[in-house]
Order: sequence, then C-alpha cells, then structure tokens
Amino acid sequence: MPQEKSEPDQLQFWSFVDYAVARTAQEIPELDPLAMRLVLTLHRAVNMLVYDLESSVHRPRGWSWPGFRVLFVIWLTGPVEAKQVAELSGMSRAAVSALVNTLERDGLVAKARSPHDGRAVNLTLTDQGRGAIVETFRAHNTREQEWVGSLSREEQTTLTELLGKLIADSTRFDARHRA
Amino acid sequence: MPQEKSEPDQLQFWSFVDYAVARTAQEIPELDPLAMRLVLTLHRAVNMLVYDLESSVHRPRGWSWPGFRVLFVIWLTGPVEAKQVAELSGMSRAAVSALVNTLERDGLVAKARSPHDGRAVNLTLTDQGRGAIVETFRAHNTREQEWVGSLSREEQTTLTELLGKLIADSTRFDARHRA
DNA sequence: GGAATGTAATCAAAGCTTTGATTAACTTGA
DNA sequence: TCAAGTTAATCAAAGCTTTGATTACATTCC
Repeated sequence: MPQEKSEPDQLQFWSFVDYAVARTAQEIPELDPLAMRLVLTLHRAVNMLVYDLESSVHRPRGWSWPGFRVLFVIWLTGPVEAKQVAELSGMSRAAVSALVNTLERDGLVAKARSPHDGRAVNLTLTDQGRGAIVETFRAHNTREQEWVGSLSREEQTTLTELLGKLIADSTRFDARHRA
Repeated sequence: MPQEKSEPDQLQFWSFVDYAVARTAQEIPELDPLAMRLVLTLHRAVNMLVYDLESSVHRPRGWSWPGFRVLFVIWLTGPVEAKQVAELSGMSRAAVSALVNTLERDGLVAKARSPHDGRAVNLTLTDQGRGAIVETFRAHNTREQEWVGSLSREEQTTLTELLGKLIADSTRFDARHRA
C-alpha cells in the first residue's frame, strides 16, 4: 500500500495512512506502527463501507442505517422488549427509544405495553415494516456482495475469522457491547 | 464462532451474528451469508474498538474521537486549510467547520485567514494542542496495542492487508472517502 | 403491608453528522 | 471591466448518540 509521494501537499485520502504512520513513528518512537496501521485501516474501511451502504441503499429509501439496524433486530426476534433490542444491536436504551419513536412515526414499528411487566415496551414490525425490510435487506446484501467481491471466498473467511479473534477476548476491556 | 444456543430468548450480543445469519439465510435464500457475516462482524468489531478507545482514552481527557481525528490531521500536516483536513480525515467540510469551532473554543486549535486565498482558513495547533496530542496519542496507541495483542504480528499484517484489499478498488463505487 | 431497592423507559442537554442553502472570494473569458 | 461560474466556509434543519436525570413500575425483605 505504500505510495510514491509523501509530501503533505500531495497527500490524498488513500495515502494518508502511510504518511501518518511514518511521521508519527518518527515523532513518537516507542509507538507500535503495526497496531496503529491496523486500527487506522480498520476504521477507514468500515466508514467507507457504512457510508456507501447508507447512501446507496438506505437513504434513497428514506431510512437511516441505525433505523435499519433496529428494524432488523425486531424483524429477527419477533415481539421483543426495547431493552433486548438495545442489547442485541449494541445501542444504548436511550438511542433505541429515540429511534423507535421515529420508526413508529413512519409506520414501520408498533409499540405495546408488555403484559408481564408494566415498565417494558414490546416492539413488533407493522406489515409495512416487514415488507420494507425484506426488500431493503436484499439490496443491502447485493451491495455487500459487491464490496466483498474484491476478496476470494477464502480471503473473506480469513478476514471474518481474524476479526472474530480480535473481538473475542475484548471482554478483557469491560467494554460495553457497542455495534 | 457458533454458539450452542440459538433461541431468541437466549440471544446475547456475541451470538447475535450467528443467529442473524442463519435466520436471514432461511428467510431470503438468494442471499450471500458469507458477505453478510463479514460485514456484520466488521461493523461490530469497529464499533467495539472505537467505543472502547473513546471511553478509555479520549473522553476521560475531555476530548471526542472526531475531535481527536481533526487534531491529529492538523498535527501531522502543519498549517493546513480546512478543506484538506476534511479530505484527509474523510469528514465533510461542514463537520470539520463545526469541530474546529469546538477545538478553538477549547484552546487547542488556532484559525487564521489564508494569505493566498481570502476564502480559506489556515489551521494550526496551539502549544496546548501540540502537547495534548502527543500525550493522548501515546495512550491511544497503548490501548491499540492491547486490542491487537490477541493477534500475532503475522495475523495483524494479514488483517491489514485484507482490509486494504477490501477498500482498494472501492473507488468502483463513487463513494466519497469517508473514514 | 409497606419501605427500600432495582429496573425499563424516557427526557434533557450537549455534541457530531448529514444535506442543502447561503455568503464571500477567486477565476475565467467576452 | 465586469458578468458568470466555481470554490471555501459557514449556516440551518434534521437526525443520531452519549451521559445523567427522572418517572413509573417491580421486587425484596423487614
């Protein structure tokens, strides 16, 4: 991935990682450039991917990526409490609460008080929500296939496994599960 | 990564990917489960990583991750126009504009009109900003090392290369460079 | 029973992000 | 010269996110 030019004036988005790693390693010698490069690349890859999926699939349909994630979880888990949607989607309960308001306003999700717990809210998709998510998920997956198409099936598997390994013992950090 | 339980009631954050892939492949047969699993895992990995870095390194110092990104670019590229900061950081110009206002208010960044172009703004770090970013970057990289420590150096390199390959021809999509 | 504790959801404030409009300044070319 | 077009930055509106209250309901245990 090294590029031929490294002068600030010539910097482009795609050459910035190389430049940043080289310069930073020089300024802060005790740093681990491999870790730095991995995290920078990982972050950029995901942001490009998410930006592309959101702008090519979700926004044209009037949805947001976070809204899609909530809808997706509700679709998969049937009538479900907001609390569990937050857990599975990796969002805070406040975020789910706000998103569900928008989705309810748009007629995609229905709220109902839980019969067993007066505090809890049960979430289900409306017919409109159910229809919309299947169509959207197809388009979403088609776009995903285009993205991962630059890797062989074996490379895709390797990449998924390495990512799995990366997060596997992330419980070392008391990290809340955000994703 | 398969888990023993797949019933909705038993679902946890870390078993959700398996459950989601299995259920969705069943509902929408023409879908590519490998692509779906890769994108889901990638997204989760990054969100956990970013959330952890932000909450363990940046927020305790009164910074945000986006603010850090802007500061980092300015640190590396010296006096630089806002336009280029947006390009290199992968943010919109409006986002950079808003972030720079916050960073200026906090005494980390200084704005000056460009001598060559009356429209442009030149950005530099204040002494305080320069000192702060070095200390913060050290802590940031230390945490990065802890994260990638679950992978061997060779695995780290492989992962970085595969991610590089993934985004390499992403210019196929007219994707704006977001990262 | 009833007080103390715990939990679900929501609200509030602050920050970041987006798109699209606006303002100001530079550049081009008749 | 000066009008037309382009570009840099900012503004405005809308949405999402966070943390830290607040409200309402449940549970525990004296």
